[in-house]
Amino acid sequence: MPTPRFFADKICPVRAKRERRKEARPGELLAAALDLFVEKGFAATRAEEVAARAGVSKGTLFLYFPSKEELFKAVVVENLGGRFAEWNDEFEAFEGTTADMLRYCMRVWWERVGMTKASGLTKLMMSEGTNFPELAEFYRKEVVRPGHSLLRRILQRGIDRGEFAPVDIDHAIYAVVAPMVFLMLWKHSAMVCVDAETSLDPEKYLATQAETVLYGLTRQPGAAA
Amino acid sequence: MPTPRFFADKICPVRAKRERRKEARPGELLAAALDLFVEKGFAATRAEEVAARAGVSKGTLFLYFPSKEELFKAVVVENLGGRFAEWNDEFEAFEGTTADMLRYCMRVWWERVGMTKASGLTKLMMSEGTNFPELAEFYRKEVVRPGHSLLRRILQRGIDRGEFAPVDIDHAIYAVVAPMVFLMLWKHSAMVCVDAETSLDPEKYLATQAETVLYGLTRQPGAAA
Amino acid sequence: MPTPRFFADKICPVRAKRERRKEARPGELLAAALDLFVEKGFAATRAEEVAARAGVSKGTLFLYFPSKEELFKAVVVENLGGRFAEWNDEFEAFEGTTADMLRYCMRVWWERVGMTKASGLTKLMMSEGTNFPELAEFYRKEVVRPGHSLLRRILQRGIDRGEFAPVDIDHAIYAVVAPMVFLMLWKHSAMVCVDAETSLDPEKYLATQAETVLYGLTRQPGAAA
Amino acid sequence: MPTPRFFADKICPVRAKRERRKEARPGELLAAALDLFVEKGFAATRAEEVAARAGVSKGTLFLYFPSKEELFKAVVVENLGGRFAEWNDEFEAFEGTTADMLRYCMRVWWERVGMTKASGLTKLMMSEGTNFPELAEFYRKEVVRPGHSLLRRILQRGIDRGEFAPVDIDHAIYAVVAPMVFLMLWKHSAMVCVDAETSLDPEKYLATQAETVLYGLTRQPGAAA
DNA sequence: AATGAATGAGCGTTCATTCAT
DNA sequence: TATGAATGAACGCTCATTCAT
Repeated sequence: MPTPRFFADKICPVRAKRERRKEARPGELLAAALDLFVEKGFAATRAEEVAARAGVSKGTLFLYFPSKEELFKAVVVENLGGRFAEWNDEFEAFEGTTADMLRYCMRVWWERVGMTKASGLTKLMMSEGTNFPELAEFYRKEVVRPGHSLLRRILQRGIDRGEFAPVDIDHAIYAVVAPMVFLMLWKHSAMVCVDAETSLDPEKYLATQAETVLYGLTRQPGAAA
Repeated sequence: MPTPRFFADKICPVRAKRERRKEARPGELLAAALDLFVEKGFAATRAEEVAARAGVSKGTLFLYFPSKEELFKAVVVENLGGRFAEWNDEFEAFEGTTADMLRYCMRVWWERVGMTKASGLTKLMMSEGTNFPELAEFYRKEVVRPGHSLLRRILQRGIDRGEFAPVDIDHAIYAVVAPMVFLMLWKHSAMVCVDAETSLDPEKYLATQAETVLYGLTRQPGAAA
Repeated sequence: MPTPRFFADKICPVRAKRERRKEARPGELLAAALDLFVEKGFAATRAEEVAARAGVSKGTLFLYFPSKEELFKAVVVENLGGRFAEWNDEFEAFEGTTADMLRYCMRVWWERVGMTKASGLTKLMMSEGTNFPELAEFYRKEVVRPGHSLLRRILQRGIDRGEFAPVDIDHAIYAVVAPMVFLMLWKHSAMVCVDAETSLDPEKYLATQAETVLYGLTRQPGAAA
Repeated sequence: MPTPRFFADKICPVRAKRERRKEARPGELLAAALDLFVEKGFAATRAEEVAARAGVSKGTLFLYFPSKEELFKAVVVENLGGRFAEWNDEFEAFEGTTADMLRYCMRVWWERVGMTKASGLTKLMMSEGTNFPELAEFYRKEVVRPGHSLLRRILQRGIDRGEFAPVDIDHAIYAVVAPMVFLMLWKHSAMVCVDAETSLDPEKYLATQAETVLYGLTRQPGAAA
């Protein structure tokens, strides 16, 4: 029996192609922009090149994003800023020890951000942030502060439960963030070390750093004396 | 025995004065360029601004350096590449243990490079290297390879003397370089961590990393089992 | 005898509704275009904005008018050029003195054109005519020449009837037109005089100017001596 | 006897040409800009065309004026705004009757502004002022307000001396300004009247209007009843 | 008939580099 | 040697117009 799909198959592909295109455009542009921003940096990426890589003309890019800066912000939200809601939920739902939570946190960060192109955005902000203050502020608001906030809540949970010593939380945040930042920079710097890839096992490195941090967090500050 | 310098000092005082001034110009330009390159990056630094900071006109800059790229290369040679001769000599003259040599090496690197503006050049190359392949290659030739070469000779000395285990030298080089690179990136990235300065004691960090590396180098590979 | 309209009204109510809507579209577009052209000028008015104000999409605008220039021409015909037929008929039907005809002419011009948005079109042509020669020529053909022609016939009637002295008609036309043009410019120029509106009573001004012109027309040229 | 000029003639022309050029550039650019702004309006005048008419390249224009808007402002100051100081001085120095002062004022205005290209700037502001609010405000501050201010002082002098009736000065200002504005618009509008030039004698028109205004100013307001 | 996504020529502005002085 | 006026290629962004649906 002929299903409606049979008929639809005849007509829809045409429309479907168009409509899918329309809805896919922003995504394609964001993907192309992510690629190029990570590859060349913000200033050196030309709007026309982003459009070309997404398979559209220069004008089309500005149909979806009013300026290159807004395009960049959208890339940041798409790949980093917009995902904290989900990550915060994971935090709320986590039921294990806080040490495990921190290990899990650093591991999935690597899988979802660190090893992906998205990590290039952080390196980009470190390189060009001073040249584009508005982007820097946006990045701080959308990524840095939520990230610090999440870590702060994790650490606070550990302290509240008596799992961690009552350390200086701000300082501890840096201890956690530092290896992540280092990995992002390392990964995107094929300059100093020709085979940066092979010379460092990121997951092992991260695991080691996690244990180091946890060692410092769990040790009773008074007990050392 | 009269050196050629004695003779030159006598008959060309006028010329000497002139040449000193003439020779001072490039130095002022190089200093201004270093400042600005480190502050804003290569692409974002305008030639005119370099000239202005050096107190000369835009044309004068191009009188001494035929292009912005050549200016950058000169900055690299002045601050990094040109100093390996001296560092190599220090290596040859060093008489202590190789472990001390490595400790010394990392410490003075921090004093002479890491904590100075020159470290910004490395971060710059990591950020913009892909956009300026010729500069990247130059940097590799003038800085990366000599640096690796020096470390390689140090490590080889340790192995040859039986102080170090016969490790994979390339891998060991990265183990030494990594913390240095990390410090340079950290220092020049005011983005993720608002107070990068206060959250990490570079010298302590470096000393710790040195001991970690040395621990791996001195441990008998077979003895671990 | 049944007219075609009778037939059409009966069997095509659906079509009629459709056609009325279809026929209403250009009118809405013309109204929106008039508003915006008068407000911002020809070049500064964006096609998309006209469409948006008429409640249709950009594409629809170009369905009815093949270009922005043609749209403008249609606006000119709708508001100025297409009305001369009626005005000429009024002239033919007028039965009073030619002086009264001229007074009437200037008064109703103010009511029907001068005080309406349509007067902005004249100001627009004065401002942008040199940038759009084809529009300028069109405006001359559709508005200026018919207007001058009508005035010429009025003046000729006065002379033929012995009501006016046999003046130089071209010169007299300018005498009549000048105050009208002045009022249009004045009305649409909020720049020099902040309260252009309140500082001049257009109808009184026009009446005065009419009398001045008529005084010149009726006075026997020889009698002045 | 050979004068120094003989020698100078050999060397200076080269330098002179250069230096004269440098100093002449802004003037040449302002002249070209005035021409084109008056001819085509602000928006329709392309920066490159201004440069070309001044005999320089596009980049050179921006060496002297940081933006097209600033170029326009400079044109306004050069041709209108910057001359009020001199005009104010003439007012202070004038020793005749205030009626003569007003007549003189309108006459020299025509010679120095009205009949020159500068009058096109006023027409331009009337046409495009709403599209460029910052330019409009600048023009108001630099031209409209000083102009009104000067007229206000003239009228006040007449009233203070008992030459004029104590009229509403704001209203009187418009009565004086209106014919000037009209002439500027008329002059730059070759649209409605093909031969605007020949159809109106500006000086005679202005003189007539001056007398009309003066008639209103000198008539005792109470005496009319 | 109506849509609106897509195009691409065009403009304002920047900046490394040149060269006459 | 030193200057700085001049250049022109390049980029971000706009908008009238087209066309597949």
